[in-house]
Amino acid sequence: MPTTIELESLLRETGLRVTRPRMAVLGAVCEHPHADTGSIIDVTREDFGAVSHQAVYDVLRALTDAGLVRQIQPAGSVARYESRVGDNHHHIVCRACGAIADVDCAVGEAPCLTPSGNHGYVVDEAEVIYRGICPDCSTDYPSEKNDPLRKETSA
Amino acid sequence: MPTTIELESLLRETGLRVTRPRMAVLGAVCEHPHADTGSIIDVTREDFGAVSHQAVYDVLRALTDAGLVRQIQPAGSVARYESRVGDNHHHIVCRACGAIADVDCAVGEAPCLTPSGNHGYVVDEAEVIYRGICPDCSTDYPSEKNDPLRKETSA
DNA sequence: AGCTAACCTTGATCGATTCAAGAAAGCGGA
DNA sequence: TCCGCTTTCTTGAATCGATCAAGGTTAGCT
Repeated sequence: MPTTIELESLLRETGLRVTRPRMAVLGAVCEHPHADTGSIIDVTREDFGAVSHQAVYDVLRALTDAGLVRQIQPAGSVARYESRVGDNHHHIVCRACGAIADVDCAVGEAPCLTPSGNHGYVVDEAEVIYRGICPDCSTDYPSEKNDPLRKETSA
Repeated sequence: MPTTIELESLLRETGLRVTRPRMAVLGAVCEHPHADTGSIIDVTREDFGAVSHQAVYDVLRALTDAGLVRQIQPAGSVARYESRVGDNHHHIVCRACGAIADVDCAVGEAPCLTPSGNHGYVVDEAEVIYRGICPDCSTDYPSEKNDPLRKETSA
């Protein structure tokens, strides 16, 4: 969890004004990776007092535009935010409880995969979302499925 | 575009009743890959007359559950549907106009990638979404970015 | 200290989807 | 062919996540 000084520096260095809602939201995102907007609103209000929902939406947009925060949205989910940026990491989502964990990208920058046929597109990103069952939701899972020899290299 | 007989067979073989809305929606999805729900409602009504919005939502859910149709939802998009199922293919999305194209999966079944660290999850799917600019939105795009030697194998 | 543009507050609105109650119909069995 | 029943459809209401909008507040620059 970054200090107040660190949060202020992050904001100033990207040309953003230092305001109480911005400090609050950035802190909340740092402390709660992959949180959705409703959770960020709640946490922000618990930790820093009254903040309008519009401010949270605006701040998240500003932080994302500035590259301080990354927005993700796995299929079936609302928008979520994380402060881990710049390494093109992927995510793994639990089908049962919705838990999300980070997965390092083997390449470290986008795009990390090349489509087998790109239809003439200029590809600049390959987003990989792994899905499965997390340890907490799995009482007994077949280990054969984790056999690396049956699958290709990681994204 | 499948014939009426083929659509009926698809429904019967998966234990679904053959109803007019179901025939209509399945036909619409076959004819308009990656269409969103609103488009499917419009097309269904144009081609087959009055159908309630609730029926379309219910039919799409039933067809997806039955495996006849696949739901996708790239980040920033609403739910979309396609009839191409069973081959774990991926998608490429244009950042400018939102166009979506299919990308063959090099493996052909899920999961086609192994996460570099899986946090104890049992992974059963790796969804890959490529993003970039489609030919129609790109007036001149740098060919270097398509250099296959600088990127890893396709998903 | 003053000014200004950016930011925040408050409330309204919208689009996508789900919920809910009752009517309609597909299908199996007689 | 007819009947009954469960599934499906219709219609309208509700919810949720996010955006729009007008006006007040304030961070930062001069």
